[in-house]
Amino acid sequence: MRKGEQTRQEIIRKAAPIFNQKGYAGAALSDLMRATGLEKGGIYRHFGSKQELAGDAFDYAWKLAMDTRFEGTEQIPNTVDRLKQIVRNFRDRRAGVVPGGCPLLNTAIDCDDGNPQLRAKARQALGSWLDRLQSIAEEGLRRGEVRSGVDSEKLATLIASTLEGSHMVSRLQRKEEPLDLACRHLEGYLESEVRARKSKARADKS
Amino acid sequence: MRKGEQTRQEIIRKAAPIFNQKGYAGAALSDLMRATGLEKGGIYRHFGSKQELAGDAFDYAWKLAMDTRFEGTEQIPNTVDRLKQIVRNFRDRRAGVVPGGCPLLNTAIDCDDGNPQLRAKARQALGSWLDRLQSIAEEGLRRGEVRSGVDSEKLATLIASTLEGSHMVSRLQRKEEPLDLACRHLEGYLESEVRARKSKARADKS
DNA sequence: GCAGCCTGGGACTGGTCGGTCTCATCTACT
DNA sequence: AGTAGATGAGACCGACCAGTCCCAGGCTGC
Repeated sequence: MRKGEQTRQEIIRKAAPIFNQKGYAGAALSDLMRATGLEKGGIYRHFGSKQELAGDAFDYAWKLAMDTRFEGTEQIPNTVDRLKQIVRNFRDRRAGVVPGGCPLLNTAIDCDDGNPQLRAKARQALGSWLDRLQSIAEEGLRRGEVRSGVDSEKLATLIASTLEGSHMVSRLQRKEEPLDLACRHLEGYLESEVRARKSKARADKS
Repeated sequence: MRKGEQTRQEIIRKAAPIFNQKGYAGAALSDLMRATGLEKGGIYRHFGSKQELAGDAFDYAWKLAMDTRFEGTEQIPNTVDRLKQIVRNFRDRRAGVVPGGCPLLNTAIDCDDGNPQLRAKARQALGSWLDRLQSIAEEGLRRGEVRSGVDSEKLATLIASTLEGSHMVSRLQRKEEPLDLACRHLEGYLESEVRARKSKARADKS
């Protein structure tokens, strides 16, 4: 049972970029055969259907993306600084991640009409990302690092939306500026509208 | 030559939602045949290839989207108010537009890897949108309605990116909040960071 | 080190793909 | 009204699609 599982993982690893770049319909079994170096039977030995493989490939790609986006942020003490680093990670740490851009964005658009299974996975992936951002914001609220009155759920949604949108624009234009611009915008927003005002807080108690 | 052109337009009209919802690879000729009520030969009489039809369908869908997004904004005198209305239009006026979400977003993601012709069209569509937003901002700068120092190109990119990203999130979650949230965020940004400060300007000359 | 299961090859299936071609019919101009 | 060109139907094409199956050979637990 060891060799089989090993091959299975290898297929997922090789298939993920294909699905991420070409989409579900666009990724043909022949593409996956070429990428994995296996014949059709070798692939279908480990997966019940193309759907199942696509699902596993998405999970793999998304896990990689999430790990990269949160890499090195856990130990940042201040929660607002942590959010800023997550935003910067989105922009800067794209090496090593599955090629083809954000798997969430790709899968969401690809499956929005039709393919409900894969769509559910994308939805759940977005949920997990938002939850993680939101819980950081909530920690900040509890600790007084985030201004009271900030809605953590809305903040998470705004960050994710802005990053994904500018990511699309950057990829279409094949230049970094739009994504960089969105990052700076979010950083500015986090500083001016989210971070608790220390000096002001004392002055305000009048 | 009249009847033919009429049929051609009808094919484009019926094909646009199919391509917008299913993507290029996902939209089969058989889908287009069902939607148009024509046989294969009837379709290929008017288009040299599926590519050509997809291109024309995208142009049609994008024109419709642009018209809707700028509808009723031309006559708004103040340029910042005009930009705010464009943002609101993106959120509110989605009836009558080609089903399946933003054609630019769909096509950009669908064609990002492979299909360079369609990708070029998406790129050009984004350009036309950004140009239109940018020229409004520039008009605002000339008229002193937009704060000097605002970069009109960056502003246009930020607006488009934020709207597209939140649009994706809204569609994936099937709820209006993310898009509405992004709109409010942009409106707030336009008011606080873009609109020229009238009263402050006088105070500042000290 | 052997037996038996796990693994992967590759031929094969029925169906669908995008695209072509011919021909009957319909349209529109004279 | 006649006719020539425009139009659309639908059979047909080879390629390719996702998926199945069986068998040979390699791996693993005994």
